[in-house]
This record gives sequence, C-alpha cells and structure tokens, in this order.
Amino acid sequence: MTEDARDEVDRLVAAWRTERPDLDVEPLQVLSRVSRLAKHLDRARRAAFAEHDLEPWEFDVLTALRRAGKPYELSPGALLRATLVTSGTMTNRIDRLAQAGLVRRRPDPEDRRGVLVSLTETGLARVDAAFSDLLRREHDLLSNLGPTDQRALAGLLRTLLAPFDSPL
Amino acid sequence: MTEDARDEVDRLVAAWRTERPDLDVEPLQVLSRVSRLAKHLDRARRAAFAEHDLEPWEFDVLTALRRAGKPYELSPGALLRATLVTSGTMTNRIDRLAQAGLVRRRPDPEDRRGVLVSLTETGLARVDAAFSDLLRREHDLLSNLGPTDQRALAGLLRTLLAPFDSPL
DNA sequence: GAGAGATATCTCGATGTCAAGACAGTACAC
DNA sequence: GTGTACTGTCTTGACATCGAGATATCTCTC
Repeated sequence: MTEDARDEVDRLVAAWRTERPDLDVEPLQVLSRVSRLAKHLDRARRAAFAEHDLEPWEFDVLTALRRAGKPYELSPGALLRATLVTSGTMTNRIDRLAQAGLVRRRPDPEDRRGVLVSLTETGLARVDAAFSDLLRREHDLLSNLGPTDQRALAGLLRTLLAPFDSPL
Repeated sequence: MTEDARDEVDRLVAAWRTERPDLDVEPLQVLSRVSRLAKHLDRARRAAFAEHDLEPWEFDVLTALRRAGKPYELSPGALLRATLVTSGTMTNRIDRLAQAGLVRRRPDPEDRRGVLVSLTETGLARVDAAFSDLLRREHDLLSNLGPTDQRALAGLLRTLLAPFDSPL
C-alpha cells in the first residue's frame, strides 16, 4: 500500500499502474527484481574476478570442475549442463581455458566420442583464490538481510526454480 | 538441515561443503538462485516474445518508452539508464528499432547534443500486445507461490536491490 | 551383427554487447 | 566572454554467445 518508490522496480510498477491500469503487474515485483539483481550481480562478479585475472565465464567453468572433486575432471556435456550454455559455447570456452593453461583436455578412454576436461595445478589455485574472494563479497552483499531472512529468501527462490531444474 | 537436494543449487552447495568445508557458502543459496533464475527467465521471455516478432532487447526499449506515457518519448540517455546497457549498445538498438519502424528519432529542440526517441503507432501496438502476453506467462511462473509469499519475496529482493539502485 | 536412432563434441556464420574514445554542445566559474 | 570540465550521443573493434548442422561413436532392437 505504501506508494513511496524504494527501488527502481517500485517506480517501474507505479508507472505501469498509471499507463495500463487494466493489467495485473504484480508479477513484475518479483521477476523484474530477479532480472535486475542478476544483472548487478554479474557486474559485481566481474569486478571481483578481475583481481584474479579471470572472466566470469572462465570462473563458471573452473568452479564446475572444482566442485566435482578430485581429479577435477568432467566431460564438456556435464560442464554445459552445469553452466547453462550451449555446446558451441562450451567448446569455445574449453579451447581458450586450455590455451590459458587452466584446464587440460584428454580423450575419454571409455567413450571414443567423448572428451574429459580437468583442472591444471594453475587452474586449481586460481579458482580457489577467486572463489573465496567471491564469497567474501557476496557475504557483504547480503549483509542487509539477517540469517532468518536469507533462509526465507533462499526457500522462496528454490520454489520458483524447482520446475526449471527438475524437468531438464 | 534437510540434505535432500531439491534443486540444482542445493546440489551445488552440498558439493562445495564437501570440497571446501572451510568456507561459508551460505551466500550461494540466495545469489546462485538469483542468477540461475534470471537465466531461465530470459529464455522464457524469449519464447514469449517470439510470437510477437520481438527480441527481448527490443521489448526492453519499447517498454521503457511505453511506460513513460504519452507522447512515449525519451532520450537515449534515459533509455540506457532504464535498461542497464551501455551507450554504444543503445545507439545500435535504436538504429535497428527505427529501421524496423517501431520507433522514431528526432533532434531534441532544447539541447542540440540530444535526441528524442518515440514509439510509432506500430511500436505501441506491438509492445502492448507483447506485454500483456508476458504478464500472463509470468503470472503462471509464480503460480507455485501464494500472494503472501510473493509479497514476502518481493520485499526481500527489494532490500537486496536497494543499495544498487539508489547510489546510481 | 546390421541398421536406426540417440548422443557427444565440434565447426561455422550471424549477432548483440561492451569498452574506449571521438565529437559536438552545454554549463559554470572567473 | 573565455576556458575548462562535463554531458549526451555515436563510432569502432574485439569478443562471447547462440543456433544449426557436421561428424563420429554408441546403444538398442531385431
């Protein structure tokens, strides 16, 4: 009920209510904020990684490998499912990461169509450093929210995300 | 405390807890979900707009103009602030929208550096149709959440977004 | 064990974005 | 009024992404 605009989305919703009073624009309260927040997060991440000489896309691939645990090795197919990009993109990413010496490619001994990608020593060190730095910054971004609110927010987002993740 | 993975992010967090038990990865519960959800939303929007022969980037610009109200006219500078893109991108977008007959450019009579961009009749009709379609789909995406939860979620997101929106 | 269809990866062309800088015009202080 | 800093828009070149299709291999059925 409060009509004071507290963020851009409040202003945006107020404008729509004036222009299209016939429509129910409530969904924007959630979904526009998700999109905008993601865009800001991308920029924050870019800044965080710059100190470690990593691009966000490089980080995405390296963390997927890191999370897999020793020997830090996954197929391109597993990587593209983890990072939500297309196969052409993943091929390109792996090429450049390999050229930078952060990952290694080898043929899959069990499937001659397949390839396995693994972290190099350098890649492992780089991703570990960047990741703890990122967590520090993300922790700060969330500092306006208490632990209870954070858990509540995570739960609500999980509900929205579930239909996307399961049927894939 | 429940350790059953309910979405990809739960699995991701569990993997990190195993691999880096020294780090507090709680922030990912919120922020990874925001990023992933935004990515899925982009795809859903793309699908929705395809029926109206619009790309998401076209829609972003057209809605900003539509929201401004009659005469549906804004400067490129205002548009890029509304859409979080750079000036080079906005120039390119306006070029292509003008070529498609959806917007019109004219010199700003009050500032000879400036330009004003406005919706054409076609642009207005197109954006209105696409917008109500989008809202219908976004409404469905949120159907897993009751009205109370939606409001709670919007409020929590607003808290996170506020520091980004105000200091700009 | 042969064939059909599925799967894994890569190639290629088109495209949208960004960053940095160019340029014209404005505003403000002196 | 003149000079300096700022603002608004556009240009350019590099680059990451996507989508469609190519190729090789595997799997399953008969």
